[in-house]
Amino acid sequence: MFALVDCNNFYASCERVFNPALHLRPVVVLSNNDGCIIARSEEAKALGIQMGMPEFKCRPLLKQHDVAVFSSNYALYGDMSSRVMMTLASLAPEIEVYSIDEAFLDMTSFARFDLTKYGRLIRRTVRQHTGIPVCVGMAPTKTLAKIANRLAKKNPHYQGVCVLATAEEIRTALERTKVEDIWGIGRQWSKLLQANRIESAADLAAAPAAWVKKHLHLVGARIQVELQGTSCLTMELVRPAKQSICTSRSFGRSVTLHEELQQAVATFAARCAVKLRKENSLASLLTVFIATSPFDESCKRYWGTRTASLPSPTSDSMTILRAAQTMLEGIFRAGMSYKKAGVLVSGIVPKEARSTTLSLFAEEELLPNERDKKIMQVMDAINQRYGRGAVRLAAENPGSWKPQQERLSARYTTRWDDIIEVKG
DNA sequence: TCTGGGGTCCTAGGACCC
DNA sequence: TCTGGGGTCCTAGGACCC
Repeated sequence: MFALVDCNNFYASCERVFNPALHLRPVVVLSNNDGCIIARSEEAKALGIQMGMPEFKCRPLLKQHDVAVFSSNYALYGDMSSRVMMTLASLAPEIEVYSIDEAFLDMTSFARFDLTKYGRLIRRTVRQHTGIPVCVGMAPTKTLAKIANRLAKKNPHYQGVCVLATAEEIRTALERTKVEDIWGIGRQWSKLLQANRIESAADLAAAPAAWVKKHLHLVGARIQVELQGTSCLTMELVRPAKQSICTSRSFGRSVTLHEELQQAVATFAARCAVKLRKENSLASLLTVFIATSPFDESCKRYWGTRTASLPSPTSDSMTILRAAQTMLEGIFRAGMSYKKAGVLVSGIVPKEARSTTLSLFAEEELLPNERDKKIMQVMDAINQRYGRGAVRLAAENPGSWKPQQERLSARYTTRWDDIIEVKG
């Protein structure tokens, strides 16, 4: 038995925890550049505000209904997430943190208990410890637990907890679920399925396996088996190391100057290096990309990207930054109006494996640059203590390309300064 | 005027090996 | 006109997730 615990309207709920005046008031949270709506409270959903809608397109609606609008505050959401996960970890023998606002719990050993009651206990406890409302779905497979969770969210009579245990309960749940609402079935596959008269989860469960395998491949076949009640997705207790790490941003305004692009790319490259070190990993490939706006019809479109291998796997900020700067020269075109840039590191290996992947030619690797390593350690330690950006490489520059974040709330749980500011 | 960011897995096809 | 069998590795593209 699996439980899926999913926070309700997570980002909007985080804003509410520290701002009681928002109770019952519609709340939305915007994407990184204050561009799109990425989270909505129930009241905001009821107003017809769509997920992913550009903010400027629904500005009149937001104003008319006095919607509380926030820039996304990842310091706050990340910290609130770990509080929720810590609470959940105390309520089940095993937990898989699936995303910032969801976790699977292993309920196998609870089989003899009243699962609905236990689900209510989970809800109450998370609410009491963190202030975040959650819904709980339980079923014999992860895919069915997702469906159970969705039913718990949509139908108030479940009071936030839906358990699918008997064949009968599962059957009716599948009949009430449309294919596009199944975990793992996206837009393209929904279209294909509907065109073939497979409209509900029950239809998909009953479809010929060979047809599913042919059109939806292995992934689809797995979903079908899970819908039929046979578990083939297991609990993943330890998060595997990342295979790629990307840092990219849309700019707060158009960037035309080479120098500003350099600053942005340097900043993203250094961020990637920090993330790599946090993962205890080294990267062997580096990709840099710069892009114009895909929406602006009046400007010439351009998407420049380049990938190169690093001389040897590294997580050194200075090495990665220098390489990224060189690659930028190769893709920069003067006279373009850039709207976005990014740096991606891949070909990732664990730090311990480095000795086995020495390059044949780089002599200096035989005497690793201990000084640079120390510098990175000290920088990470200072930034850990005094906040990101306390010390940085000179080329990293928070220039005028910085994304807009005009409606940022306080980092209530991670920064003393922010709380004092609130008090004042 | 204003449109997010960060990931994964799978498949097919090409280049290459013996 | 005919031209094997069995592999690996890499990349691009397409699908999906939150």
